[in-house]
Amino acid sequence: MDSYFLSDMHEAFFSYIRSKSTVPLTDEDIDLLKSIMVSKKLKKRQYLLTESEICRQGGFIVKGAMRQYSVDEKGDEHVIQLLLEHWWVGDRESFEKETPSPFFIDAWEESDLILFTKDKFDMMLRIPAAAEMTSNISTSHISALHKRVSDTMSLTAEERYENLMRTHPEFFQRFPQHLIASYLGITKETLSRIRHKAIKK
Amino acid sequence: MDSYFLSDMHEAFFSYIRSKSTVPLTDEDIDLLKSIMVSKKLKKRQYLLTESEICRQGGFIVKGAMRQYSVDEKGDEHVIQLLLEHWWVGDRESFEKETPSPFFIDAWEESDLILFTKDKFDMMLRIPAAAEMTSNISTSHISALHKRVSDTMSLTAEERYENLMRTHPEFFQRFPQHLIASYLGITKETLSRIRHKAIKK
DNA sequence: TTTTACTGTTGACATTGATCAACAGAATTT
DNA sequence: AAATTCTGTTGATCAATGTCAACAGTAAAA
Repeated sequence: MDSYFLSDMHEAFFSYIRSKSTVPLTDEDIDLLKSIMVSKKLKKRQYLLTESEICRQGGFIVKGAMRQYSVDEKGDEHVIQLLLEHWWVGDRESFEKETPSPFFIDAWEESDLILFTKDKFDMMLRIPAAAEMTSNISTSHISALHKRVSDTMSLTAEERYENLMRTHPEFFQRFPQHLIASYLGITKETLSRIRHKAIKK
Repeated sequence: MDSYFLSDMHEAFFSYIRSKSTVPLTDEDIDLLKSIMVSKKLKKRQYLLTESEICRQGGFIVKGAMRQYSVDEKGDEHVIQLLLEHWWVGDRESFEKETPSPFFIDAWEESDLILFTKDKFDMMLRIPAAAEMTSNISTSHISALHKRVSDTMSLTAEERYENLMRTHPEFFQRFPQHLIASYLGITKETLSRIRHKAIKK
């Protein structure tokens, strides 16, 4: 399917909330959500956020593939996150504190998003199911980051590659190797060699 | 000061909450807090949490120094976090989801803590100032972890050392070098050599 | 259609940081 | 006081990964 109808996008988001909380969504909740949800389509390479900008919009990816990266003083890009459908996208610190972000976020494939400004997001948090979802997401996010920190420090490039193949094989279908290499913290040449070795096995 | 009186510990925690939120603490809030706060002193090397255990207590460090680490299959320890006074300690995922933790957490110096069980913590969250504090802490924690991931991947050991010297010089007073090395994701020998070079400069 | 950008591969070589081993002073335990 | 553990240092060597360069196929743009 190439693109979503608005109603499908809404429905996708509602089921996501339901899947991430134990509290049901009431009809009033759904009405409130419908009134504050804004959908947006990003073309390939279109930016959701650029460095030094304040992240005014945070959102949910209904469909598509995106990346979040930073650029260091030497001009090298470092991929912080690769994002697919049903992930949240945005720089949370910049969004909440309204401070300039150090990140770029752009669409790698054409993407359908549901976006919230901070005001709208805060309105959403009054819905118990959404509040529970948000807290659960923070918890998982923090523990995923802890795991990533400890993996990056204690595993070899090859072990990290094998981890990623196990946990996110879909990345290899959706993103080119040089982005995945950067996400893994290695060069594209090293990733190419690791894959070569892995195929032989 | 070697140890805190209960009232000092309470006061330290109240000022912390005030510093992390815009909503004031009412007298009723303070009464509620006093009724649910439990203080505990840990001796050096005493564990707050061990691997495969569920983290039943999360807490605030009033005074002391602690570390959180994991042990891999080879038996090597990997320091995930070094913690000093006014930090939160605990494995958030294990605490919230009541699942076994992969981490050990112990006191490196004798430490005074204020601890909450999950029930008590949820009661505390009904206080608006505490809820705001918690959300702010999550946000900062996530962005600090993002930064650590990207630093670990893109900086050399020496640059990471210099970063740490800039951001947490106190670690070098409170923890031995082999723990700091592990926290930086390098061996103690490499850290020793980096410091040697740095002194010459 | 031609040209240019993007993606992935391979080789040669350089560098970073790990590993292993020995050692020494300080702190802690017996 | 003696023994043991903890902490930090240094040297020699090695393995993992980065860097630089060349190349090729494919996709995208002109």
